[in-house]
This record gives sequence, C-alpha cells and structure tokens, in this order.
Amino acid sequence: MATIKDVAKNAGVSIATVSRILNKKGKYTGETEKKVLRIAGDLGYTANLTAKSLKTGLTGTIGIVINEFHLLHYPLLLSTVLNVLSKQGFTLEIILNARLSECALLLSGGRFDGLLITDTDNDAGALRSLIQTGGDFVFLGGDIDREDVNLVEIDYFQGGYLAAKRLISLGHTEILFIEDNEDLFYTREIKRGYLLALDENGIQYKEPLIIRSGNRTPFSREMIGFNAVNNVIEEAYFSAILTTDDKIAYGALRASREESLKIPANISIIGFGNMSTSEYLYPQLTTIEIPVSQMGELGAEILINNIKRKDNIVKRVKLKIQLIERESLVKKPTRQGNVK
Amino acid sequence: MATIKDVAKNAGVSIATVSRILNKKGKYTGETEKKVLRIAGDLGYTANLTAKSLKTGLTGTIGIVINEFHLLHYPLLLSTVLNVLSKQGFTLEIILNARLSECALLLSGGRFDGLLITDTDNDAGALRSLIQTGGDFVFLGGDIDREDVNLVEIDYFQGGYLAAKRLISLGHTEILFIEDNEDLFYTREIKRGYLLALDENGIQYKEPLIIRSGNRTPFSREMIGFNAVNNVIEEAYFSAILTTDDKIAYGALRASREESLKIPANISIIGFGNMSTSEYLYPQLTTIEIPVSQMGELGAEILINNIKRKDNIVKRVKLKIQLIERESLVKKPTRQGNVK
DNA sequence: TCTGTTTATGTAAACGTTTACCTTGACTTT
DNA sequence: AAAGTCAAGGTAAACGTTTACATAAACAGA
Repeated sequence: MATIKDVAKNAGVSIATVSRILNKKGKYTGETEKKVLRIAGDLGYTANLTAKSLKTGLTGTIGIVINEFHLLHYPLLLSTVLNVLSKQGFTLEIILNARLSECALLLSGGRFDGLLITDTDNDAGALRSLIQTGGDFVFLGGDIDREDVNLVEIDYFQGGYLAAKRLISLGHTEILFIEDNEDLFYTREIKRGYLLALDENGIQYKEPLIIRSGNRTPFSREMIGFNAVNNVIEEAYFSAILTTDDKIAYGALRASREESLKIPANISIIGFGNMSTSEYLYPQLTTIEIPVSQMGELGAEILINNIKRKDNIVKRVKLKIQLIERESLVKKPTRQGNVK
Repeated sequence: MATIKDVAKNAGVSIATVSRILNKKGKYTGETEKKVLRIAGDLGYTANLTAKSLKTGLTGTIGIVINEFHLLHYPLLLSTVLNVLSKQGFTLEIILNARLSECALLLSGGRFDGLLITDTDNDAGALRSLIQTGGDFVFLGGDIDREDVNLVEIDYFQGGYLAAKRLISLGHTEILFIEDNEDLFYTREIKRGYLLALDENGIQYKEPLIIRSGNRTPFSREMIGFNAVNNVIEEAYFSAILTTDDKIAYGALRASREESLKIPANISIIGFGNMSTSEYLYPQLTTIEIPVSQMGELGAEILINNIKRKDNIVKRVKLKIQLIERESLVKKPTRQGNVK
C-alpha cells in the first residue's frame, strides 16, 4: 500500500507538499500539482483515513445504537438517516445491542463524531457519564427523564389514545388490546393511551381483553396476533381490536376470518405503524402512522449541526401521530355475541 | 479526554506498562496493575480506537455496500450479518449508493477490514482494481462474471423458472408477469426463468403480459402491481400472475379484487420474497422464499475467515430457492374470459 | 562471587497523516 | 540597492497507540 511518503519520494517533493496538493490547501504551482497527482495515480495511492482521523480528530462517522433491530420501523429510520448523513459526507455505523452504559465508551472511543441512540434503557447513571464525555448525541425516541439532552420522540401515547377514542366514538366498548413486548417503551405508552381513553369514557377494563405477549416470545408478531384472537374469542366478547403493530393486526385479522367472523362487519381492527402493504390489505387496515422518517431526518440534522457548528442549544421535539382510517373500521354491530 | 500518557504520568509508570496492562499482554505485577487500573478509572480513560487502528492496521469494522436499500430483503440481510459480525467482535458500517468503482478506494482507505458488496454494477475494470487492492471482500448476490472472487448468490433464475413451471403444470398458459426495476439483476434473472419455462412448454409469450415498471418509477411496489392489473385486465386475458416481489403481489391482489375477481378462483398469484405477513394474507400468498439470512450468514463467515486466517481459497455458493405453495394458487379455471 | 536466567519496566520508533513554522528566492517598492 | 512582501516548498512535531529492544534488579546455580 503506497503512502504519502512514497508519493513524496517519487515526485521529489516533501510530504507536506503532497498533503497540501491532495487537500487543495496552501500554495503550490500547477506544475508540481500535475506531477504529484500523476505519481499518486501511478502508485495507486489512497489516503489512509485512520491516520487522517487521528490527526484531525474527525472521523466522518456517526454511530447509531439499535437494540430491537427487528422492529417494524427501523429499516425506514435507517434509510432516512443514511440519506441525510450521506448528503453531508458522513457515514453510518450500526451498533447492535448496546446498553446505554456502553454508549459513553463508544462516544469517547474516537471512532464516532456523534451518536444516534434509539430505544435505549432508562439508566440515569449511564446517561450522566454519557453527558460527561462532552460528545454529541441525539436520542431517537425512548424513555428519557432528563430535559437537558437532545431528543426527537414520537407521541406513542397520543397514538394509543386517539385510536381507542375513535373506537369508542363508534360505539365499541369491548376492545381487545394485543400488545407487543412489554419491555418496549412504545408498547407501554400505547397502552397508557388506550387505558386513559377507556377511563375518560367510563369504560371498565375487562380482564382477558389485554393480551401481553411477554418480553422474549419466540413467536412472530403475526403469530402473537393470531394466537391472541384464537385464545380470547372463546372466553370473552369483543367488537374491536387495537394492536401495537400492523403485523399483529395481520395475524388477528387472519384468526378472526378463520373463526368465520366478517371483518369489519363483526370486528373492527386498528394496527400500528402503517406498513406500506396495509393499504392494500383486504380489508384495508386502519392504522396509526408514526412519523419515523421525520424522526430520523430531524435527529440526523440536529446531530450534524451540533458536530459542525457546535451550537449547544438542546433540541427537544415530540412528533405527533396520525390515525389513518380505512376499511377495517366501522360502527359497533348491534348484535351481541361473537357470531360464527 | 484522558490519554494513555495521562494515565502513565499519574500512575508513575511508562506508557508501555499501561498499554501492557490494559491489553493484558506481557509481564507486570498485580500491584502495578491495580494502581494503573485505578488511575485509569479515576481519569475516565478510554483507549482511542483510531490510534489503535493506525498502529495495528486493524479496525474491527466491516463495510457493507448497499445501493437499493428499499429492497424487501435488506433488513433481514443486515440483521443476520450484524449478528454474525457482532459475535466475532466486528462492527458494521453501511455504505450507501457506492458504485463498484468506488469500492477499491473504500477498501484501501484503511477504514475497513473487509467489504460485503451487494447488488452492484457489473464493471470489469472496477472489479480488477478492487482485486488489486489485496483486501478482503465478498459479493452477496450480483452479476459477477469472474470466477476468482468470493460470491454468495441466490438462484433467482431457478425461482422464476420453478414458479412459472408450477403455474403451467396447473394449466395456466396466460401468465401475467409484473416486474420490478429492470435494472436489477434479480429481476432480469427471474424473468429469464419465466421465459424459459414458457418456452420449454411451447407457450407463446403474448404481448401485453409482461409489465415493465421502468427503472426509476415514483410508484411504490404495491402500486406497480395494482396499476399493472388495472391496465392489462381490459386488454388481455390472464389466469395467473407472477411477480418479482411480494409487495407487487399485494397490489395485484387488491386490484383483482376491485375488479370483482375471486382470488384464487379466477386468478392464481405468486409473489417473491416471502414476507412474514404473506402467510396471513387472504388468501395466503404463494411465494418464492429466498434464503437471505443464509446468504448474509455465509457471506459474513467467509469474509471473517479470510480476514482472520487469511486463507485465500475462493468461495462460491449458489443458494437454492423454494416455492412456498399457499392458498393463492389453484388450477386454471375452465371458463374463459376475465369474469366480472 | 561470578555467570546466567528471569521478571518487571522503561525507551523510543513506528503507524500515516496534518500543519505551524521556517527557509529560500523572486519580485516590489522606495 | 536596501528593505519589504510574497509565493513555494521544506522541516519537524504532533495525534495516541503498540511493541521491539534495552535495562536493571532479583534470583539461582556453580
């Protein structure tokens, strides 16, 4: 591998001159420039980015910490973040399954100019040492208590609340709630919204109507929804289903159909996440749209601004959520009992 | 930021000793070890990985080049690659939209120990200079002519062939083929398989039955499928649909239903990719399963072996593909004409 | 007591860059 | 012609590590 030294020697100039020409900095004649560039080309010289980073203290790399990579919205999040970053000349490195307590090490390890942190654990001590590093980072969603860190979050609570309220306004009072991994912050938030809507409307929460799937279930999300409906339908009546993931809704839909229930005539259903396919489903799935692209874009922009301009104003954004009404949502049927 | 020098000074030892203790290499007493570790902790010392990389020539980072990030299977590919790599102590950096000609620079830039390259362009010159870097890389799929590079690929051709053959065996002769971006290698391969199956069975290919979506369509994949059916159904009869993506199939399914066609009674449909939700669709979608996890796993393992053991045996794997038969596939209906 | 071996630690070079500062020579100004 | 300015390019330190080699002390064997 040719180094700047080799180029300098072959061109008969000092390495300083080569560096200046390659970085287009400082003064040099067109003649030496041509010579150096030719030699560099002949030798197949490529600058060693590690050495450059060591000297300049900049790597051009952003790390993104992700723990639940299987989650519905991460592909979209990643791709929007990547787009913003690559336009600004940064690259993205994915850090899988890192606790918040490891983030301080990551940030001070010199490999990243900044960190995007998703769905992390709420660990006050770890957060404190992360702040102490003096490095730049932005949380994308998550259960963060402190007010003095950058955070772009999604109002999941509002999503659960809106969805449940809409169902109630259509006359539904027995609403089956099928939740995802209960360790996840967003799952808890959606449930909180659902329960508040019930409470505000004087609806008593009935026992088997909340399905917890446990935090490390071996089942797919679709299977969670499928099983939930199959299990509950024998035990209790419900006229609507609220889920924390479109995929759960797909499973619930299938199970309902297999019980010969007509959707949405017998059971209305609301998903979460608005997968691109949900609009084409039969029936088209009513769902909560979460502004994942916006979160990624904003987060990446805030981070880059912090890195480049070092403006230290803390940015906090809470993004609103939208209910997309489609075919799977109708008024509560007048007949009682799960019709077979 | 505390450096190894600070630790050495504070502990009253040389930086060599600190380095030895921190890396558990060479000899030292338990006493100095304790002292050094305490000081390092007090100072909040973290090793600078950039400096370490410069010295050792190893970064512990693998780059993965991805151009069509929106493709169905990349999330799964990424997550399996990440799993293999993180178990071996490597991290993954995503490089978006890099032509093959840029890969040589990436590999010799010193930032990566190796490169995984997906869906790249077929550029013989670029490939030659990539090989010349002497660095390690593995292609994951793609249109690679040369036999002397590592390649894990999926037999898309076989997928298209199998699917079409199965449709033909069920009596279908008018098969609507809806394809994705025709710039993509896998799209071309699937079509090649489809055409061979037609040919082998003496079926004349009929004009409007191949839908090309152009290479930079602004439409979603679902919309491509939806539009295709809507446009062709007025012009020509078909009893089966073959697509290059499950999402296209979702759109085609929806459009067929809106034309009051019963699926699969009137039209059989086969997707590509086996999305997790496709099993729960109504009707359950028959589809081609592509071994994406296996490709990622194998590719990552081959790359790591090359990096660690420097065994230079070229590895070439072509992974077989499987037809998953589900409800959306039946015999050709006896009645002619698109029934409304 | 001398020699040889082992152990713990220090010294300094090296990895490949960037850049502050210095030198040289040419050109301008008076 | 002296002094000043400027352009072009060189010198060498620095970034934070690792590690080959050197050194010194301790100890063993004779």
